Amino acid sequence: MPKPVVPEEKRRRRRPTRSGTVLSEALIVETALRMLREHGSTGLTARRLGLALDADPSTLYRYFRGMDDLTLAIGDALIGQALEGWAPAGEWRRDLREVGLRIHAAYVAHPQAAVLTTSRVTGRANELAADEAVLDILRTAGLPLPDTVRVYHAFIDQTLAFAALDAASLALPSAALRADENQWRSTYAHLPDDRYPRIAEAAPLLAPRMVTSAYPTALDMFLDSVEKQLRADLSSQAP
Amino acid sequence: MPKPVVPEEKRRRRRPTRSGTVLSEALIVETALRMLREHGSTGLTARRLGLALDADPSTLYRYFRGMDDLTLAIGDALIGQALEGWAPAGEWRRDLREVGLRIHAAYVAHPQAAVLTTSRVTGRANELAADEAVLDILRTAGLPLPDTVRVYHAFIDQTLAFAALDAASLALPSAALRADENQWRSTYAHLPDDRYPRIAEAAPLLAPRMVTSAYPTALDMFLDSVEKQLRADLSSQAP
DNA sequence: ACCTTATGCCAACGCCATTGACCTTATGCG
DNA sequence: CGCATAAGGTCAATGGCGTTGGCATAAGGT
Repeated sequence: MPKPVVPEEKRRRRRPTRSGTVLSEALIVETALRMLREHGSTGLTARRLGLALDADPSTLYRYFRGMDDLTLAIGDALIGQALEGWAPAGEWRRDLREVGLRIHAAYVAHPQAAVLTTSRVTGRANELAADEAVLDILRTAGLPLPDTVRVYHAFIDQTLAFAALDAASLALPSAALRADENQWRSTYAHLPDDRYPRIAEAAPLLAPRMVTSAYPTALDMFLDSVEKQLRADLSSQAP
Repeated sequence: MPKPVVPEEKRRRRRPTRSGTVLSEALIVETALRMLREHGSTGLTARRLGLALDADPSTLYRYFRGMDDLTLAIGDALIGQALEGWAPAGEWRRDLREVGLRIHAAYVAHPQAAVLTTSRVTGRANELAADEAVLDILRTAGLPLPDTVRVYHAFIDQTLAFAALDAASLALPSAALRADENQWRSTYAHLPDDRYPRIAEAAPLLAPRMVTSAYPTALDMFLDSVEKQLRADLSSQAP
């Protein structure tokens, strides 16, 4: 057993590093998030993180089993941040909409981190809490279990899928290459209109649109569908 | 200029490697796809690829500017595979559905490769052809340009987003850890029902569902919306 | 005031991508 | 038909990466 990795709540001795900073799981994750924002999604390395924390890189292995484990912790922190201070209002549609937008926003707010962690099932506390919340909203609204399961699946997948896509496009242009919309324009607008007539005619309209997210629209369409389903279920169940 | 990288169509001398194999961009991409399938999405390295091709790793830099450039080529190959042999039938709904399903299927068929390349704008030939095709379907159906642009955006994003998500979950369980559905069950089914009652009650139903894709359903919902839009546009335009 | 052991540090290993210099051979031209 | 040229394969080296085992030290229960 080369790597015990004491769980956070069991930690007793907080020996400061050579330079005086006292480490903790939360501090490491925070620092990692900052490094991701500053150096891009490939800029998080054990060595750099150690440098930023004034600690030896190997120290990280006292807190996480490896960089992958740290990645999962970062993902869970994003979900936690998304639902921080949120409580269900009791109206299923409003609640579900809020959860979706919050999760999407949290990922998009940390695009470089999101790229690493979206589409990872962390199985950690905050993720479980979010799943429990969504399921509870639907069940409390009166949706039967089988429908709840189906709707939950679609909701989570759609939210995460758009979050991942939007985050990726925000995180992509690694350095100065971005110029966001300009980057897109420079790729597509200068194409020969004889070979790509449709792209050529659409390019001017496409450029500004491609930098916005389609998620809110998709979410509202999704909620309409849930509402229809819910009405059908309730009327057949108690006519 | 340290790296000229002769474009594929300009290549004249095809000097075989030490062991006799003759390299080409296509051969390299094919081999890379095979390696990705066999070794997982992180298993594609210049060294291993060189080994598999019986060539020095540095040889790759005669064909691609770097591993990132190779990645883009792999992505474009996937799109090319998706639309290989496809031609529009002239019915917009059927055509659009086919394009969406084909792209989604191509990515999901190479999950490890898809993880690397989804949400990358390659700007290469096959990708441009796909964009042109989608735009042409919508314009030919009679959709005005602004609506076409909006619908195109949503269509591409939704397709890629689901493709990325589904591919990621397929590529995830790096080795034997997968056991697909069992993996999911083992994470969620053994939770305390007092803290997570909704997850606990849903787990048995959730497990089988989470391993399927929600994309086809979402696509058909999307097409319904396009149809409605199209009808509105056509009637207002020629009453 | 000890003793244990958690926790930080060090040095080393084996990967990785990338590069510049070198060599060799396929090809186009005379 | 043969030669010059440069395309393209190879070599060796660089600097970064994650990760590990051994070691030192100080925190905390007793």
